[in-house]
Amino acid sequence: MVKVTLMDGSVREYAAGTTLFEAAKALSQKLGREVCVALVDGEICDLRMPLEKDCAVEFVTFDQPVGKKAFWHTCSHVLAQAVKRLYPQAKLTIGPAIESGFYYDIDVETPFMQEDLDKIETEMQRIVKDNEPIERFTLPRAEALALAKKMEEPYKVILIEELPEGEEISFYKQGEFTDLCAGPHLMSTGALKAIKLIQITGAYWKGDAANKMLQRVYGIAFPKTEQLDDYIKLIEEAKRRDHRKLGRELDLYDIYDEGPGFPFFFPKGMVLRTELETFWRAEHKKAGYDEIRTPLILNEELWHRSGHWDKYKENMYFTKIDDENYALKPMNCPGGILAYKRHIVSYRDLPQRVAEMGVVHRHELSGALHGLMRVRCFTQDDAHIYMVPEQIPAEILGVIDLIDKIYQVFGFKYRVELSTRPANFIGEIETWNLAERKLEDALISRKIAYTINPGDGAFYGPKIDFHLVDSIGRTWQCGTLQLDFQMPERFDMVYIGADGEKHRPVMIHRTVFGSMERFIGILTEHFAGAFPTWLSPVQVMVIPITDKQHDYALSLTKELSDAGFRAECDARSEKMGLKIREAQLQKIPYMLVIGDKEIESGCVSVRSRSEGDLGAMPVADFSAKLKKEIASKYFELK
RNA sequence: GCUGUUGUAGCUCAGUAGGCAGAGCACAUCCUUGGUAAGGAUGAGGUCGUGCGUUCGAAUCGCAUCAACAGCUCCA
Repeated sequence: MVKVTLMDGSVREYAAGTTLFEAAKALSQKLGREVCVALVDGEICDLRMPLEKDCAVEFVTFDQPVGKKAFWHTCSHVLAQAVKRLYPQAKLTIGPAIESGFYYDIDVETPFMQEDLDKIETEMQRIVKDNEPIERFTLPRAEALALAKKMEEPYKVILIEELPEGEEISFYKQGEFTDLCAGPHLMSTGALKAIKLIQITGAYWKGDAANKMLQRVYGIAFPKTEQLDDYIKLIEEAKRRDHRKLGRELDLYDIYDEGPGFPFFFPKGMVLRTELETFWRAEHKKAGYDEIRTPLILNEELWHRSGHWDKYKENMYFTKIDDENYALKPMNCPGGILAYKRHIVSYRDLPQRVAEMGVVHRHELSGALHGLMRVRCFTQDDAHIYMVPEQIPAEILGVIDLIDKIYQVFGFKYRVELSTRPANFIGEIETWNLAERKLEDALISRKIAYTINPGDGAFYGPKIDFHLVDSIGRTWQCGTLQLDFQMPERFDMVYIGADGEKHRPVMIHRTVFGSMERFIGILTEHFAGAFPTWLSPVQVMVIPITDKQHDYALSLTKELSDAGFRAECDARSEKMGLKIREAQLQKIPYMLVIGDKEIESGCVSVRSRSEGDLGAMPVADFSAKLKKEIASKYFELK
């Protein structure tokens, strides 16, 4: 007998060899939901695994991330099976479950069209209907290779060859279809009730642009059709939040054919930018930063010295002035370093925290451009911190804390990645290891959950990246913190120590917003255009009911503007209903309706975006309310 | 940059057996002065992304090019 401890702490006994599925079945009434896979002593297992020794078991349903993965991974196999039935010549590569849904990369002669997708989907539904049981079996490496060769799946052969020697290799089989796979999977294909193939795109084999481009079919699936309908609704809702759409509708910003990747900001968009900058300056002043500004164009020779010529030339724009070669800066650091070197610096002056709203130009690949999120000219809220080595830990923590504090003002959740030494690094490996350790120590001491992104550091140093999430779940790197021992070396930066000798400082490159453009894009989607009052381009719309109240409304608007609020008056000869509708669509926080009643009483009828109709109140009370609201979101941090 | 899709009025989109370019919103003028999400009438606005080609004739077919969208790659 085997003793099994369940999640609720209860212990049950089963005959050795009983499968997890049989155990789950016995418990199914208690669980009340269909089980996808199980966690046995923390390891994800198929339900077909037999119980062999005492263990702790947690049955996982589709509602849990692990359950979703197993469910969707089974979908990948069904997709592959359907493709092989319809296109026997197709060669399979890999097909994992992803954040939401699944895909399979397939090598086919002619790219799939929408009609192919429909056909594949129909075939998948047939496989689901047949409710094929899924079997797992393992083979020694040599036999696994022979099987893959027999199946004429060259990519699978490569995948098996890359697996470590000596281990048994697992396969999963459903009906006539067998695939190399580590699992876990569902017991059978029947549970995949609602499947939808979303789209078809190209993707490189092994993610390398030098390799062959494969066809990637994306799909999503749920145990119930209602869940699929909800998912589709969610995606449509998210598209309504797209910052490119809202940027036009709210008259904030746009990008035209005449300047791909070079955004225009209109007056209302500039209000956002300016407010963000004002906030940013206030926070940086408190955190002990000074601010500088360095040139957009600098001599090409500087970029040779910095290493950008060697490592970053492809992304740079060049120009010629009086027969001399110049470059538009893709980064702010070399300019900042020149500013550092204008004095002999004493250790007493360190750390120096020097911020710069730096406008940079980068020649991004045309296919990478994406609204404000990925552009070719952007303003980094950059800063460089120069310090003596002993100051590294405290300065890293200072930056992490500042970023956290600022993100919290907007209510952002974020993900943290530690990006390590890339292939094209400069400097010594030991220095890199030291820098990576310093960054990791800081994350650990702040108990911040992070993932490691190997090889993704800047060419001059490892970095901590802060990722924010857009409306459809894509994440964008915004804040970054890079620890750099290389640039100080290259630029022969020094400070004079207590011993009177020259020493090498260390530097941190960092941003909080990342870029004003990307941050504004994220912000637009995060708030769906309904920015908090302190950021709203128009905070108050004054709406006179008829032309008779225009003069009064205009003077009230001026009064509010003079008090420092962004107030506008809709003095068109339109019906009030229309003015309210439009103010609502523009997501303006407050509407003040002015009719004869209001003029007589000296009150305003207030309609709030978030609180609805607030009724009549004296103008002074409204001003006080607005002032308090703006202050609570922003100035409380001072 | 790669794969696929798309490009018609400021915006959202109709418009093929190739035969005189359409709608709604927005805009202008006039009427309407209305109490919490669209009052009415009239009008103006486009060489159909660009170029070349096929054709008696091209928004429509072909080629090239530019841009956008989705994904890959890359990145703040």
